[in-house]
Amino acid sequence: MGRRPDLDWSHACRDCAVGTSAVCSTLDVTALADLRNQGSSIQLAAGQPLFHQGDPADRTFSLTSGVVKLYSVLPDGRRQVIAFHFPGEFIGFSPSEDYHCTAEAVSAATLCRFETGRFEQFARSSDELARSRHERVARDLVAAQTRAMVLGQAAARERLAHFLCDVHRRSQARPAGASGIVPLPMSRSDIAEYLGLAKETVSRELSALRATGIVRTISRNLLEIRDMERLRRLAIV
Amino acid sequence: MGRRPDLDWSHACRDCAVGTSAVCSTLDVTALADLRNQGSSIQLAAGQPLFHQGDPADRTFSLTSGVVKLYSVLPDGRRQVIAFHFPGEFIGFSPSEDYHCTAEAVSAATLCRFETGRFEQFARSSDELARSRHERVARDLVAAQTRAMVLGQAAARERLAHFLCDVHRRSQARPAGASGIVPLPMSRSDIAEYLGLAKETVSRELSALRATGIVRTISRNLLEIRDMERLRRLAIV
DNA sequence: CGTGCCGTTGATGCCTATCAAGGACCGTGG
DNA sequence: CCACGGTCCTTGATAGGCATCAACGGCACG
Repeated sequence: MGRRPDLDWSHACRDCAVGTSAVCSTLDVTALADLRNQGSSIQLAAGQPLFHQGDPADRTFSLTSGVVKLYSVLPDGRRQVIAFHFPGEFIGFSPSEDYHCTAEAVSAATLCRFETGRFEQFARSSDELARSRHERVARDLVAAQTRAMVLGQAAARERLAHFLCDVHRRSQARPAGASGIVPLPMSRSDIAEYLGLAKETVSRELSALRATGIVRTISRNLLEIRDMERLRRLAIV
Repeated sequence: MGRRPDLDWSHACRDCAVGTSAVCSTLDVTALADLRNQGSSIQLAAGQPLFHQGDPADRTFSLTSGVVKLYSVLPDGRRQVIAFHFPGEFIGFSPSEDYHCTAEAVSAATLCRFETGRFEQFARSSDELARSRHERVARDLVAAQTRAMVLGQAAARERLAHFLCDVHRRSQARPAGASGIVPLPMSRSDIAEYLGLAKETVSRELSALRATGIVRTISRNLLEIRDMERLRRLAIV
């Protein structure tokens, strides 16, 4: 899936793992070839940074595999994970000259890199790409606003339930299959900093979900949702 | 300011209060006339809704005066104010068919209304408008992500300090003058629901800020920042 | 001048952060 | 293969911040 047989066999996009769901999926074959030739591929090991808060925002990325986290750090060390990104998602929308947060690979990841200016230029010539990009920012915006709901109103258990449903949905998007298996490549601390909780609280609430039979812990980074019904009800949003 | 003398005197945009800062400010005169002829003006009284969660998202708006709040309500009644919007800002970015939240005037407001489809169509023909719009969504996205920081990491006093600085900056944007006067047309409950706090907590923290001489309360809806330095330090972000 | 909503202040309890210790897993090196 | 150290995760005890419940005060309205 995602394979584009009408592309030259040597073209990197031909076997793109997220071909059908990436920003560039709206482009026709020749446009894709053009765009892609301006980008290049990147591989990151777990823990490796993609860019830092304050760096000039001259690159944008399309994530093709792995998970990337965005976070900001306060002077006093408090840290907020802004977002986790999954394959097929776009990274690096920035209205200013600099990135306002740091991006770092949570698990080994591969990305398609574009020079921001060129991508911009390309967006001007391709209505499809411009529309696709706009749709993506707008979706990210809604997601960010949903997070305001979660962070502002939800209790610890509700936050965690919401998080699990969200990761399930977004990671399941491609592997398909309603298996209820959720990969959690990020650490408990990452989850805590994402949900505005202490890591101990995340651990405790996870244990509570396990105790009530809603989820099962397969390994440290793998979890099975056994009762999606009840989990969704907890998640509220 | 914002007046465009090269427009026909009868054109509504000629005296637009936010002419220089609105989305449409990038357009040249003829393009503006075209776009504007597709829109119409709206006046809302305080408390009046602009659209409801679930309504078809077939309208978008440019706020020219007053304050509008966006909020979502949970089945159990919990309410989260997603955002407050000030003059010059754009309302109604939606990646889906329906609005995902409700918009309501906080104070008497006037807006410029566009039919979404036409605006979309116009954005395709005008690179400037498309770029301007993209910049705005991206800015909204960053604002929403900053909110994650505030809601996830900040204590009650920090949240309130951040809120006051933000309102100061965004409302001051046009009236200009570094007067330190902040209009607060929204109720304490609105602020509480925006910051993820109880209204009593907002009241208490405001009193604390008053007690330390950082702010002065002019009236219920009007506040003066007496020590911006200390307030900013509290706000953290 | 009364009535009602909004805002303020006080008392209490709960939820979650924090501090602390023990346990599981992973990589490394013997 | 096993021993070992470090890191991550889990669980327990305690404290603190904020929500909640409750009552009062003030301003705007009719």
